[in-house]
Amino acid sequence: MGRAPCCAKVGLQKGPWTTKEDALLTKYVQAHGEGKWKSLPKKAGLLRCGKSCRLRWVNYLRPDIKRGNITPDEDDLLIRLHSLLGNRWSLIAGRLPGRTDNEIKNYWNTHLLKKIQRNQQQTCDVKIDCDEQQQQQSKKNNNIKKKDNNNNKKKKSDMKKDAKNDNHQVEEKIKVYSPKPIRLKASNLPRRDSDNSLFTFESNSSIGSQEKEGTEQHVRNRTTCDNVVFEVGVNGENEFVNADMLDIECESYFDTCGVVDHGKLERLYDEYLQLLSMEDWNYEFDASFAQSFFDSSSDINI
DNA sequence: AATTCCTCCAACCGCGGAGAC
DNA sequence: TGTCTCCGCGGTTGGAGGAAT
Repeated sequence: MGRAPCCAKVGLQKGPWTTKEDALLTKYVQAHGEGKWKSLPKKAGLLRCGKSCRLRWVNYLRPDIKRGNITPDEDDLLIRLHSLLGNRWSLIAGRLPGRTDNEIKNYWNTHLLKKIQRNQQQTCDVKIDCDEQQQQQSKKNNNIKKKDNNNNKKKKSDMKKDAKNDNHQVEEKIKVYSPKPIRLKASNLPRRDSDNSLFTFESNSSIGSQEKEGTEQHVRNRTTCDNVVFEVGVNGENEFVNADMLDIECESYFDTCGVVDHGKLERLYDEYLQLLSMEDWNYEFDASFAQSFFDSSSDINI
């Protein structure tokens, strides 16, 4: 049996909100607070479904919303967070004060994605140029070969090797992660070790334990292959694109056998700490940033 | 000036998780 | 334990407005 719609659509208003509707919603929420969206429209005198009201409030009417003018710093942070979290817009928006997930999502899709694609295209163009140069070189070599086989000592395999190296240099220079959207599951995620405040990964049968000393935060892994932990960045067909503006690269947390790669998880955590320690940080994040990230995620229990 | 094309973003839709019963 | 409802999330759509022809 299919799920019933969230609200009876008959007779309900759709499309853009009028100023009158905005005023009614704002007045009601200010008086009664957020929540109870299902019953809100009726009580507020609105001919809208609860979902629509919630969306309007959360994305537009909320007083703390900062609209437009995304600063270069926010831009940079957004890219970095996206490189770590993928399309988890609400989580990303939670780290950008005053920004909504919808705005972040739109901004990403309309601006940053294009930026990345442009850079990716540039990378391709450079590669194509390289290929063309190689082809020309190859032709040249062939001609020389034809002229004087004895004098042409360079083997084809060597030429291929050279070409590969040339391409590799270009690819290494521009490398940005473009993750697939994923969801995290609560049952799969790390929980705080109450005894020593280290993060632990629950497991049925431990396959190992690692402690990273000498840093402010410690990560201890006790994870098994049957207790998958993190899926951030899982991307079997990783397309590495664009920009020197990113120095963080998110990778699959599974090895080729599908087993969790603890080293990569630790690197992810380190990257978070790295984000925290950025000198030109404009936001009021404290050292518990990573912690708060987990806390704020409804998907994650610590 | 008129038309077409393109961009942006507010709003909608469907899905999954959590909690109540 | 299973079902239902509510809430929140991410993907997608459609229309307004600007740019290009």
